[in-house]
Amino acid sequence: MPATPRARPEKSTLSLEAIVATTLDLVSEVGYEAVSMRRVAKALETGPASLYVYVQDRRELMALAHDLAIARVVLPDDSDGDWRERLELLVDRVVVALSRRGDIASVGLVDVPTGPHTLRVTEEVLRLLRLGGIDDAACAWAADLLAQYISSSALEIAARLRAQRELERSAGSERATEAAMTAAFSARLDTVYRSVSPEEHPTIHALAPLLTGGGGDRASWKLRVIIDGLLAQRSP
Amino acid sequence: MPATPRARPEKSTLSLEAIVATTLDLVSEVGYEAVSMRRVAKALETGPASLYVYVQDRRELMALAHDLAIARVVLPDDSDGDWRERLELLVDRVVVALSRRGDIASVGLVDVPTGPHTLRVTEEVLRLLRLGGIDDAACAWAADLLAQYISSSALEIAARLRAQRELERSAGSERATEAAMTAAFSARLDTVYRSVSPEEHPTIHALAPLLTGGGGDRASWKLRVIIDGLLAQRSP
DNA sequence: ACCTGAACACCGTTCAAGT
DNA sequence: ACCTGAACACCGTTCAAGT
Repeated sequence: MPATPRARPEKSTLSLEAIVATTLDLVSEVGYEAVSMRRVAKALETGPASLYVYVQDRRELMALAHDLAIARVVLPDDSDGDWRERLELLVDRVVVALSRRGDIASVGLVDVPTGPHTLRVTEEVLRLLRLGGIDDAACAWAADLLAQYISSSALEIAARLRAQRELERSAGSERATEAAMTAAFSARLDTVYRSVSPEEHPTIHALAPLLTGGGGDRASWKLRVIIDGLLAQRSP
Repeated sequence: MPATPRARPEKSTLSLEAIVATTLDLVSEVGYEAVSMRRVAKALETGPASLYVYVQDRRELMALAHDLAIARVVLPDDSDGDWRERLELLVDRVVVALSRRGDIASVGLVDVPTGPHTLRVTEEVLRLLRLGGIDDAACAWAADLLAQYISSSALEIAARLRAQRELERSAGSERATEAAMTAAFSARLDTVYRSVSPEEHPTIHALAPLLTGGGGDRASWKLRVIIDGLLAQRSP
C-alpha cells in the first residue's frame, strides 16, 4: 500500500541546514535530553549514520541548534535608549528567543556556545558594556556572567511555559489529574521549602513563599542586580 | 581459581550510603555523564537492578551525591567577620567542596538540589543576607543567583583542575602530544576568540586576551559584583 | 523481605560496503 | 563522492523469579 506521491513532501536531500533545523524543532517539542541522533535521523527519514557526514557528534549538533535558536534576535538600535536600556533589551530578547525553543538553553550551561549568532550577540554585549564605561577586564567577565544569566533564565521560563502548556492541553479532559501532577512538579520546590522544619531552618521557613515565586520580575530583577553590581566596580 | 578470601574486602551489604558514596567517587574520577547506573552497580559488585531498591532513578542518585559533596562544608562563625565576609567565605567553601568532586556541580544546573546539606547552606545564606539588611524578596532571589554562581564557578574550576591534572599525569611520557591536546581543549575558547574577524567583531577581537583568563580572581570578582548589586537594591 | 537475571527498548558512533 | 546497513559496545528501567 504505497503512499500517494504527495502524501508527504519529497524526501529532500540531506543538508546541514535541514538537520539543524529539525534538531531544534525536536528539542522544542520533546526536550534536549530526549533528542537523540537516531530520533533526528528518523524525522529526516534516514539512518543515524547519515548525520555524521555533516556533523562531528551530538554535542556539535546541539551547539548548532542553540545558535540557530538565537539567529533571529535583532540588536537594539539608537532609538532604544542608552547603553543600559539597550543591553537589558538585548539580553531579554535572547532569553525570549531561547525560551521559545524548549530547553535548548541547556546547551549554554554545558558548553560555551561560539556559533556565528552567539558571537554577534556577544560582540554587541561587550560593545554596550564598554559604552557604559566598564573596565575592559570587567567587560569580559561581565559577558560571562550575563551568558550564565541568559541560559538559566531561559531554562526557568521554558520550564514554566511547558508546565502551563501541559496544564492547558489537558484542561477539561479526563487526564486532569495528570495535568495537576505536572503543575505540582513545577511546585515541587515550593512544597519542599514550605515543609521544612521551622526550628532547623527558620529563615527558609519564613521566606518559603518568596523562594519560588517572582516570574518575570525575578529575571529582570537579577539582571538589574548584575548591572548595578558592575557599575559599583566602575569607580575604584 | 577462586580468589583468596581476603583478596578484596568482603562484599559488604548494599546500603544507600555506600551507593551514594560510590557514585560520588566515580563522578570525581570519570565525570558526571560517564557514571551510569550500571557502572555504579559494577563498582559495588552487583547488578543495576539492585540500585533501584534504594533509589528512584539516576537523577535522584545524582542529587544525593551532590548533597554528599557539600556535607563537610563548615559554616563560618562570628570570628570570620561581618555578614558579607562570612557570606563570601561560605560561598567559597561550597565552590571548593564541589569542585574537588569532578563535575558533580552539573547536578545543580540541571536540578535545584534540596538535600539536607544543601538546605543547611541555603538557610545560612538567607540568614546572612537578612543580616545584611536585604529585603526578604531580594534575599530569596539572591539565594537563587548565588546558587547559580556556585554551580557554574565550581564547574569552571573543576574543568581547570582536570586539564591540569591530565597535563601532569602525562608529563614526560610519550603521551605528551595527547596531554597538549587536552590543554588545548581548555584553550579552545581562547582560540575561537582570538581568531575572530577584527572587522566583524572588533570588541571581541580587542578583548580576546581577557575573555578566557582570570582564574580564581574571576570567580571572586563575580561574587563581589553580585553582592554589590544586591546592596544597590537596598535603598530604593 | 530483600535481591537480581534477564529482558525491553533504547543509546552514540564507526566502518565496510553499497550506489 | 556521497550515503547507509549492520554492528559494537553501551544505556535506564522493569519485573518475574529466586533466596
